[in-house]
Amino acid sequence: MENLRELFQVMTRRFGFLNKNCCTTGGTEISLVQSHILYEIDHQHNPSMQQIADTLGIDITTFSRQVQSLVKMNLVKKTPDAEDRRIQILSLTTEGKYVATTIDEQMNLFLNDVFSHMNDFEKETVIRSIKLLNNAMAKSSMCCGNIQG
Amino acid sequence: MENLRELFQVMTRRFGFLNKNCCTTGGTEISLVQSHILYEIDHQHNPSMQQIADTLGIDITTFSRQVQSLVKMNLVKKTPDAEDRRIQILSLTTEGKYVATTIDEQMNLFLNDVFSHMNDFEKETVIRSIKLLNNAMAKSSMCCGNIQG
DNA sequence: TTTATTATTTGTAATTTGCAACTATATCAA
DNA sequence: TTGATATAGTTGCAAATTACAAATAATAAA
Repeated sequence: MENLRELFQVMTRRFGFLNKNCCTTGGTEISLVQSHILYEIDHQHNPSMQQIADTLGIDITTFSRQVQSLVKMNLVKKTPDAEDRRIQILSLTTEGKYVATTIDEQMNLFLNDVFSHMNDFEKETVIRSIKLLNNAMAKSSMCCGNIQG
Repeated sequence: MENLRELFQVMTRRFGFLNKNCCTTGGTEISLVQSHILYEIDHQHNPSMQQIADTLGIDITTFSRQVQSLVKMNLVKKTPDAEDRRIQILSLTTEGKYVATTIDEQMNLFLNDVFSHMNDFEKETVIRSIKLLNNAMAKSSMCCGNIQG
C-alpha cells in the first residue's frame, strides 16, 4: 500500500498555498489566521471568544490579541453577553462581513479553477470523498474528536 | 451546488491539527515548519536551499535561519556543491533521518486511524480522490502550477 | 575583465506566539 | 450570606518566526 502521508502532505501544502494568497481584499490586508477567525465568526451562532479559539485550536491569549487587532481594523465587534458578563460575543461588522465574503468568493474561485481540470464524475467523487474524510476525522479520537466545525 | 470552500476549510483545519501534534519525537521537539523541511529534504534528491524553500513557499531568509537551527540540533547537514560552490546541498543526519521517519510513522498512524472509520471501498475512493485533487491543483495556474512536490 | 546574476547569509525590526499572572464575573457549598 | 473555586478574558513578559534590505561570495555573460 502506498504511503498515505505523502499524499496528504502534498495536498495540505497546496491548500496552504491557496489560503496564503487570498487574504487581501481591496484596501484591507489580513493574515491567514485572521481570515480563519473571520470565517468562524461568520459561521457560528453568537460565538464567544473561547468557542472560536477552541474551534481553531488557537491559544486563548494569542486569540485575544488577534481579535483586538481585528476590532481595531473595524472588522469584528465584541459585545458582552447579557446573561454572563464574563463572556464576549463576537460578530462581524459590515466591513468585516464584506471582507469575509470577498475571501470566500476568492477561495471558491480558486477551487472552481482546480475542479475545472476534472470531469463531472471525478468532481462528484472528490467532493463526496472530502465529506467522507471530514466525517472520519471527526470520529477519530487521535485528532479532532473534540473539535466541532 | 454546495459551498466548496466550507468543505475544504474544515478538512485543512483538521489536518492542521493532525500536523500540529506530531512533531515531538523522544527528546527532540521541532516546529511544524521544521518538520516540513525535514520531510522535503528526505524526499528530494540532493536538494539545495533554494529548492526546498521554493517547494515549501518559505522566504529564503527565513528558511536559511530555520536550517541553521536544524543544523544546530544536528538533524540536518549542509554540504557545499562540488560544481557550484554557491550552492549548499541539504541532507539529513542519522538523527534527522530518525526524527523524520518517526514523524512519518506517527502521521501514518493517525491517518490509518482516520481511515479505520471507513470501509475498504470508501477508503479506495478517498485515496483516488486525493490523487485527483493533487493533480488538478498542480495543473491550476491559480495556485500551485510552479510548485513541485 | 568588467558587469550582471544567482545562492545564501546577516542586520534589523515588526509580528506572532505561549506561559504565567492578573482581573472580573459566576457558581458551589456550608 | 460568605468564602472557596472555577471560568472568561486580558496583560506582562520573553522567545520564536517572519520578511525586507543589504552584504557576501561564486558563477555566468558581455
